[in-house]
Amino acid sequence: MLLHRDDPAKDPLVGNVKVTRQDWLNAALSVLKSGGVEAVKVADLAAQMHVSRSSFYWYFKNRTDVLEALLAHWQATNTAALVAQANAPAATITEACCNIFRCNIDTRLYDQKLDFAIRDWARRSDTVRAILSDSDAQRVAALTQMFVRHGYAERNATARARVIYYMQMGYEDARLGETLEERLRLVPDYLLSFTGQHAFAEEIEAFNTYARGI
Amino acid sequence: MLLHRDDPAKDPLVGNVKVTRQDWLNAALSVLKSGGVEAVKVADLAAQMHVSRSSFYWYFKNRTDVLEALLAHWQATNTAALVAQANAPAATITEACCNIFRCNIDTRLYDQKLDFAIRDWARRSDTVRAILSDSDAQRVAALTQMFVRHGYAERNATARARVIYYMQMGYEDARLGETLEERLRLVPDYLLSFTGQHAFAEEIEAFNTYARGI
DNA sequence: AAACCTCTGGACAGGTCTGTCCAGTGGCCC
DNA sequence: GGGCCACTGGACAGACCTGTCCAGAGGTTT
Repeated sequence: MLLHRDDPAKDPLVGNVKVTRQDWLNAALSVLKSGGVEAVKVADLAAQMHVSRSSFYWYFKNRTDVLEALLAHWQATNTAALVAQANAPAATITEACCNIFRCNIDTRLYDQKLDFAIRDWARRSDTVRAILSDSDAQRVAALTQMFVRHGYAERNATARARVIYYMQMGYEDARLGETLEERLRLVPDYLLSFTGQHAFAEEIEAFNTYARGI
Repeated sequence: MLLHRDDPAKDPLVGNVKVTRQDWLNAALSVLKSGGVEAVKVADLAAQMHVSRSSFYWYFKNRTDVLEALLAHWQATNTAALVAQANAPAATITEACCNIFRCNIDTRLYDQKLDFAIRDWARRSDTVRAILSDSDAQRVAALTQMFVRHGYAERNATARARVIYYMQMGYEDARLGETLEERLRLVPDYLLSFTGQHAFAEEIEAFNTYARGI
């Protein structure tokens, strides 16, 4: 966690200022991702940044306030990213699925850890659950359309969209701790299951190259 | 939550006894399933049973003690149940998968809610995570063998075992709120994706009958 | 009926976290 | 250079939870 005051690229802070609102947001986001909502504690964030809790209450109304900001941040980024990958041009359905897989291995494209933190939060909050269900529906709809574009019947496309989406979800949740190569080895088999088609060797190769290049 | 003292089928309690150790376990289990580990609070359980917290500390060393008992209960039941379904006799791979599906719709067979609660707990405890990973591995191994028995190559069987296992996991986690009929409608498509084979109409019919009979 | 044994109630101390209050602190502006 | 303004430190009250202590409340045993 690089604070504003420690970042030479940023404007120096003036007056008695030690941390910015953005510093609090970054710290809270980081804790949310690593330890879940319950772990986002004003006292802990303050200690981590070596600043008193008063500073927090200057920038935010209360703890709920910062959590809402994090939720808004998630809403504005992750679903859009996944939908973009689903809509990316692809010659075959297997290539299209590889575009989706990119989200699962490339943190620049899609913040998987944040997604899990939100999902975790949704288990204890009905309002968050409602927002998440909404996002899930949008994502599955985009995936369904992806299969439809490649000639799958509507009902079958729905089933396949769910299989690919929910499988990746459960898979990440299990934290298998595989190496990248172990994971890549099974990609052709996953593709066969998800699409019912064998992928072209070039598609697999292209995906492997992309994956190894991160 | 039926307490021992309120259950006419059970022996009446003697002396100054109001609740049993089992009552505390049941109450804790129920809260664990509905609200997660963090929600298992001695004070709340006591209030719910209209008894003081001292009773709890008579039966248990401390809060950790009861949580360990719940974890042991889960270990002794759920994995065995899923493995049994994976090993159940089946003429075809699609029928075998239907046997697995039974776990997801029949609470008598397999306590899905408890499984999720444990999974949730594992996100905040490394020791629980280790135990869960171990169980997951056993389950996926049983599913892999199920595919191998029906003629799938080892590597492909592994991929398919993971797809069916993790997909069901993510699916339940999303809490779609579908009706049983909506869910059953997609079963043939899920089976096709999971196995690469079309299921026989009789198999689907048999599964539907079972599902509607719960 | 007295001693005993199992379990319970209520009081207490201690830890953790939240949110509020207010006196400062240090740069900026008139 | 005096007032202003944005932000911070430290103290405080209060909510909530855990675990301990001990006097008792009922039955059971002798």
